[in-house]
Amino acid sequence: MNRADSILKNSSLSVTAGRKRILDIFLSANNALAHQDIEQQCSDQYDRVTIYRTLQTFLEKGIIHNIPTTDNSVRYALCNDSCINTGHHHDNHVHFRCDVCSKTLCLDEVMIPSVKLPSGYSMKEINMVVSGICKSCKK
Amino acid sequence: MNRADSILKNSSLSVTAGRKRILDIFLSANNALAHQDIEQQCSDQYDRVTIYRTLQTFLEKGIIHNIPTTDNSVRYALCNDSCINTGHHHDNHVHFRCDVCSKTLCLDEVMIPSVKLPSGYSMKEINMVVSGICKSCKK
DNA sequence: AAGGATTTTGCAACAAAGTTGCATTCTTAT
DNA sequence: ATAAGAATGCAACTTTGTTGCAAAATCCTT
Repeated sequence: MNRADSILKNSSLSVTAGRKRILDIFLSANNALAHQDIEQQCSDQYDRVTIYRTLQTFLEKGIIHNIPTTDNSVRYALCNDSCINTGHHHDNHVHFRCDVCSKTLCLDEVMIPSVKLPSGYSMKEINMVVSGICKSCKK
Repeated sequence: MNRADSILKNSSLSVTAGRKRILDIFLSANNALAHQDIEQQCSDQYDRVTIYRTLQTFLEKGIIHNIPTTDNSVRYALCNDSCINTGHHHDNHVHFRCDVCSKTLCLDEVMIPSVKLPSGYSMKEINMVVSGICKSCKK
């Protein structure tokens, strides 16, 4: 059983060709993907609507997490194993968006520092996105 | 000369009725606004396209800044005076998104903590969005 | 392994969001 | 006051996202 299959099984999702394909696209990507990126890679095989629904399902199951953007094209990235297995999210890593190649990456090793909110506010999630120039583009 | 007029003048923009109206909407809002929020308040007077272009112009001039979201509806908020006057941005405050009322606010008094990137990465901007329950909804 | 219940998918139709070019109107500087 | 330049509105279009429903695939039980 391959990687995609076991992820789906672990999340108690039906194993379908479309879901496996989309998971494989994530598994072989080295950066976060927007809906459009996925569509470009498999819209010949799978319907646009299926991709929307699949991403939604993956989000709900915690297989992927989303990364906010200012350009109206939310990115998605695979959660790492511990994240998937524990069931509830701890996406406490920083995301990086490169101004040159426009790729968005998870900096898994960089934790989001804690922050103190004014009194009266309660915190549920933190998201941190840094932009600049990535390793590959800097060279 | 009112507030909106002077902001436009300071940014060397033509003073038009539409721009003043949109600025006034921001000035009287206590939270960040999405394109749609603005459209709802003035689409009877101004064309949708004008709103798009005006927001774009304000962004470029640094009158407003945008706040990333995961729901494909970028929010905009007025920059504070120091930010506008210096010309280049230091939006170094944290943003808060309330899960109850869905409003997005600038926490001007909460600075984004610094973070150390892996070697090879250079940083230009940081964005931090915290979600949870806001002061008003907590009561 | 087969069959029926359930889930997923594709299609179609639609709604919403965003873009572009161009003619008209408004601002501004002289 | 006027001419140059900038902003706006309109129309047409593209892209993005949503919904309902019928057909197909998956899964569970036997």
